[in-house]
Amino acid sequence: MEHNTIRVRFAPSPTGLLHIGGLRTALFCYLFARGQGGTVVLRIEDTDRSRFVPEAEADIAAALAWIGLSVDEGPTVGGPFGPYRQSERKALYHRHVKRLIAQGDAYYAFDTPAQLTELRSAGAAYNVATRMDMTNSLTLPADEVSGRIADGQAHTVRLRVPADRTIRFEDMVKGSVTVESSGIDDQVLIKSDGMPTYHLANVVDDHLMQITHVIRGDEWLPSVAKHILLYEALGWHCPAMAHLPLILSPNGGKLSKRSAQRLGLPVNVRDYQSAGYEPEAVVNFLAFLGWNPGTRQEVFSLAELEKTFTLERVGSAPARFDLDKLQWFNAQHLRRLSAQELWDRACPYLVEVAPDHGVAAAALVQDRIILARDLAETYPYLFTPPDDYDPRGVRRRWKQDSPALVEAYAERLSQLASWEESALETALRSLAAEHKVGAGCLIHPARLAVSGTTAGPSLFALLRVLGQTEVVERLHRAVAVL
RNA sequence: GCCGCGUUCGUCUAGGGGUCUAGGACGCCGGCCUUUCACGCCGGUAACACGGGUUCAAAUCCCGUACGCGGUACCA
Repeated sequence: MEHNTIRVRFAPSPTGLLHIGGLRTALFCYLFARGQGGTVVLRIEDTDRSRFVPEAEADIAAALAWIGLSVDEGPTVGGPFGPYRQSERKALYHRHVKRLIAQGDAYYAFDTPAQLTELRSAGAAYNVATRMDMTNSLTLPADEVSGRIADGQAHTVRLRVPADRTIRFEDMVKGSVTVESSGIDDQVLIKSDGMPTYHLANVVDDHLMQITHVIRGDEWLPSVAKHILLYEALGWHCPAMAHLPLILSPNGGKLSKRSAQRLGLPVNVRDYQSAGYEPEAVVNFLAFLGWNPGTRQEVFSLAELEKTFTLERVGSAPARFDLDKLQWFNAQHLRRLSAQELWDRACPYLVEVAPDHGVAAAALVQDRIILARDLAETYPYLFTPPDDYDPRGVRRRWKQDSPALVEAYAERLSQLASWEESALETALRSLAAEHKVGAGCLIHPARLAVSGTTAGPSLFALLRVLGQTEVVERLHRAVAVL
């Protein structure tokens, strides 16, 4: 693929399994980049040792692969701007921070957690108003600062945030945003364990990796001002920004693991996978949460989305999660599959070995199911004879004359030379006429006998798919049992 | 608390001064099709948060209020 200069990154934190909201961010990054012929970078933001989960990175990769998002550069594929894990880029951050300190835009701070707590409980913040009262390289003599560092005393590096700056920027989805620097604390840039904070690592990496568009969740919008201050101090250009509206739980609150569980919703991408949703449906559903093409089309493949997606059409209000809609999308995408593909996807849910009429069975119920697993779970009789017969159905449909009629039909069918739907129907209707009863007196008991239920696909299509031997056997058995 | 962002049917949304008696989709309800149940088709239900401006004209622009979400960490 021909790549132009557009470079976008998806930068998750490996603190747990990839969340559905994180996947949506990844999707929008991907769609924007692919639509522009740009490059997709995966960067692992593992600067928080305390929350680091070793399996998380593999889960992220698996989730992206599952829904079909390819990555051009990243920790496993490599690329010219690596390494792609922030924990492996420590030296880079320190190099740039040294410059900031030398320029007077950042300073060492030696305050203890207790001091900081005291500061906050006094209702104050670490900023212009208070920094000269704290223990830092702004207030300590130079030789004491170097002494403390040489002694290995715990310290952080903080950004010296200017007192009265109005920071204005244009967000591609939110529009114009204004923030006063007076409301921003002197941000920690390097933590006492030597790791960079998100803000520093993010700015340094986005610049070094030549990221042109920062596309991420709305929760970062207030941080942009801090980042702009950093870009300015470092003398770098700020990439274009696009902050995506958050996905809310169906009742409007935050879509947290707990709230989702309470509502019976999957949260992690792998939960969607194991619940049986198709990747195409998840993609389509996620794309329509906060974005729409402005046309009547609703069902999109990933490739179609790549062509159609624009950031301009991303809305700015948070969107609630709607499971009904996901299910509808799932049903729609199932119908776009060939019968063979549908059968392949349903196979994992079948306990029995794949029968040779599997594809025909899939075609039979393709437009009736919501999940591929429904093929196995709501139509088990397509593959195994019914264990029992719906009692309500028996009461309603299995009449006095049913055994004789069904037996006669079985007899007729065993004699049949052609196993075409029309032949099956003709046989039934003529038999009914001979017995001077309506066709329904035979159709309903026959369905019950063959499937154990009163609902399902057209009887004759069902019989055709099941095959002569099986059908005759099931009819006989029902007559014997009922 | 302070700061930022947001607010059109229950939900996702179209619309960005007159074409809006506000359109589509999901859901829900009804009908048709089908001697079953779905699908499909047809129809129905239901919204511009509130209050002030600006304007000949406001869902659309401005201000305020309410509500929601986010941020305010040596988490990202």
